[in-house]
Amino acid sequence: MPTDQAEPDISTRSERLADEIASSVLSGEFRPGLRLDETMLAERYGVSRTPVREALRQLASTGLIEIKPRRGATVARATSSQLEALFGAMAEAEATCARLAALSMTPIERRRLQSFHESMAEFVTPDDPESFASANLTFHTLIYGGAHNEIISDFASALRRRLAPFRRAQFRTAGRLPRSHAEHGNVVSAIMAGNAAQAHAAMFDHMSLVEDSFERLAAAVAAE
Amino acid sequence: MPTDQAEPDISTRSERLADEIASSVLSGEFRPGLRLDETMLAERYGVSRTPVREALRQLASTGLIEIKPRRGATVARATSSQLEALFGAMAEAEATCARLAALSMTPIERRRLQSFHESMAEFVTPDDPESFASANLTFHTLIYGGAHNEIISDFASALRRRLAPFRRAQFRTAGRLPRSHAEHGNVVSAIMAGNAAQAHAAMFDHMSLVEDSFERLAAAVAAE
DNA sequence: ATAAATAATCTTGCATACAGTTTTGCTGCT
DNA sequence: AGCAGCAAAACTGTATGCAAGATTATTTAT
Repeated sequence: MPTDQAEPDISTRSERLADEIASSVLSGEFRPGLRLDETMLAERYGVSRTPVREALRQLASTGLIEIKPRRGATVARATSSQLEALFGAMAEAEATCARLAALSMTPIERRRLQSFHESMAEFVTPDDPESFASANLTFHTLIYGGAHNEIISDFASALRRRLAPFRRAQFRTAGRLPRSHAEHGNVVSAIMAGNAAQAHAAMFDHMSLVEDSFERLAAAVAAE
Repeated sequence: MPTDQAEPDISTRSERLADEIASSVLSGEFRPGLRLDETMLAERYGVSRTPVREALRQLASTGLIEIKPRRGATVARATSSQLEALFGAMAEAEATCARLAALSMTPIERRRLQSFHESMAEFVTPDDPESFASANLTFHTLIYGGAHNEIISDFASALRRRLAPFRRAQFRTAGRLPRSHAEHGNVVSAIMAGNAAQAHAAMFDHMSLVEDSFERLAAAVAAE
């Protein structure tokens, strides 16, 4: 099991706060559009407003929240056209990572990717969306690493994270797991073969599926 | 009475500070590696440390400076492998923008791009690197816009900006302008023809030239 | 004299205080 | 009732103060 690479340093309160607030947003506790009052957050987490402000600024830079001058912070509420751009960007970034991975993964990385992909089969047959979703993140993270370009993989990773709130029920769609796993297989084959163009295309297709399945959910979300 | 300005709001001190500090970094006044002391900056700009801290956090999120907990901020000093990743990422992002532009530019946008490209010829024959560099930014910005995806184009734009300090003398290289203009021409042709793959490839080639010309400079910089 | 240990200084991280806007709630008028 | 205008409350932006970690200078031991 690939371990999470230890984050640099989360020694300061503002960094821990940023983590906690981000979790609350990603978990859905802080819904899009919610006003994030500095004083309220400060009381809630038992600190002063200063580290709260710094945490909010950092989160704003990731796009997870929005800050307007003198008007405070709110959880980012994406319009459908913004979501379209975000999903499009994620597809491009992921596809680019896959292409780079096909070109520059080491033999060891390739082997690990393939065996991890194969191990994911066990979450498909006895339908286990939770475990699959977790493993799915690892799968994509392996490809990020294989791209050997931290700038691009960070971008892709940030987009995946930012879109997480809009993808929650994604793997529960009927028949989703087998199809997703099969598409992963296409990506893996292309990467193993070192076929850059094919890896790009396969990943792009895969991400299009994600976008499609989001769009089906969009109506339900909009109806809230 | 507050006026209704359409301009982006830079009403707070921290935002103005971020702008000013960024300018100082991009202009080369604040060299890579320089320690950015909060108290010093506060005195220099006649404000307290609080807005300085917020400005620094914002700049850190763009990668222009680095902040280590309890250790302060420094102007980002990229290692050669980081620069390689940055240039690689910029090439990918620009190429992706070009591909998207080939697919989704409106006829008006295409016409404007072509005519602007043609107008750049006047800076090539009487060798005028300053004007060409300025027009070059506009040229690429037109393509960013044509991609019709603000997430990706912002990413490309941010990378271009972040790499600016390392590209200063770029257009002074002998014979650089004609070649650059010719490569722009390839990109424009592909976009006008709506040929996505070719637009991608042409832009990627063009950006490789940029990287090569940087690498020739790298040795000189390293020898300092 | 050099290196380790310790003290002094500097700088950041956080808390608190204050000022200026924005928002909210009221009052009186049409 | 509804709305304009004004007053109060709330919140953000900024300044300042203080404590802890980091850095530098100094002292001490070998």
